[in-house]
Amino acid sequence: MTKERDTKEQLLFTSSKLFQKQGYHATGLSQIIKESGCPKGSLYYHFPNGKEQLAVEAIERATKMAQEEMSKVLVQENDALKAIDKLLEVNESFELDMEYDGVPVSLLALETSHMNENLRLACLEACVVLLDEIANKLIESGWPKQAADEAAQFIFFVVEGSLILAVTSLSKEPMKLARRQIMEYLNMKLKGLD
Amino acid sequence: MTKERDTKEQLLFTSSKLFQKQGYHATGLSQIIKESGCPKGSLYYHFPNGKEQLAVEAIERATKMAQEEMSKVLVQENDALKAIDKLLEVNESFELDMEYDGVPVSLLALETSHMNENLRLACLEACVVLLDEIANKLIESGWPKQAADEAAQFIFFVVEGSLILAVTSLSKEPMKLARRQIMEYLNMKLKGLD
DNA sequence: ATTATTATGTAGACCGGTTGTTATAATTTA
DNA sequence: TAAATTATAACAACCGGTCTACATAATAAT
Repeated sequence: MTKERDTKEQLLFTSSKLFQKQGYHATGLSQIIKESGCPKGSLYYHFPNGKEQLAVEAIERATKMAQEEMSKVLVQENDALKAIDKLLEVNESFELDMEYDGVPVSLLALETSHMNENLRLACLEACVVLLDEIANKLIESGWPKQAADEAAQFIFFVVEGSLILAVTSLSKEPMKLARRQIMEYLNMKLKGLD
Repeated sequence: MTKERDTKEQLLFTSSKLFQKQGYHATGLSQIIKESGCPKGSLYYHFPNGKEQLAVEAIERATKMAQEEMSKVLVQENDALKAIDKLLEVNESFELDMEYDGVPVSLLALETSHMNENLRLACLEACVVLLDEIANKLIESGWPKQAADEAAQFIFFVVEGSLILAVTSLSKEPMKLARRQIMEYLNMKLKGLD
């Protein structure tokens, strides 16, 4: 019904995809207009603060989506480590061209955090949410809070870092290696907890 | 003497810094002109293929610089793990505003690898060179080639990943944590080698 | 040796195209 | 009818790239 919701949602969907794939500066409003099918007038009606506001809300939307996706996977396995391995397996299945509506804020974070505080904060919130999702799963499994937080950050580091090499080498091998190494590390940590 | 060398070098120095800090798309030729003090005519004389060529050569220059810097640190310690720890310590000392002439190709890699093959290859070469620098140090210490390669990639993952969170949170804590975790992992691997 | 010629860089105005943004008119919806 | 939304047109600012003019230096010709 309410067309405005569709328009705004379509705008956010398209923006979210393009910003994640191409970055903030490489993505023009004209491209968003064209690919979303929405007119320019609507863009500035729904996002009167222009590109920045659009990007912030696109990041927020992507964060929510990613959180739900992660949560869905994490509840499937009771054991935290198995659940995380499952998460990494799903992560591997993403295509390298990043034609999906998903996780990585790396590019946007690196691009914008030194030049736009609002965008930086949106990216930070995204990181925090995803880190918490993992940390909480570990805490539920009995990990102490600090160990869980650090492990979550570790996973974030390796996943995002491997993505860089994967994209650069056009290969998924780095992501596979990353998965093995993460599980190796977590199992080591788990042993040390008792 | 030969002014031309100074001009080209100045252009590459400035470009290298700006591209690494701001990324490819956010860095305009006009900014490079202004900050380098070189006129546009000189830019297109030394880099007839324009922005792309300038970026490629800037990455190559930065790669060489980073390799030399790494090599300098790595030879100071005989033990590979101690040397790597030293490297991570130096890495921590970098300022977050990235006002240095250094390592990270992450931003450029994420930005360009899906849209420009020449830039992607330059970034890939940068990664390979830095990975090799570390892997070779491990091999010299007796690590098997594959284990050394994988360990080098691991270090790359964690370092680059932690940089993302560091920049986003405006804190060096992620880098410190990353260092601890890397050393922890490497020591574990070392034990498993015998 | 002196002049002419070519090469090498420097310097910056200028181009068409695109950027993000704004203003206003037309249209739809309630 | 009134409000909400869409649709254009136009905006200044900037983009990367091209162009010509100019200075200097090396080389060739006489």
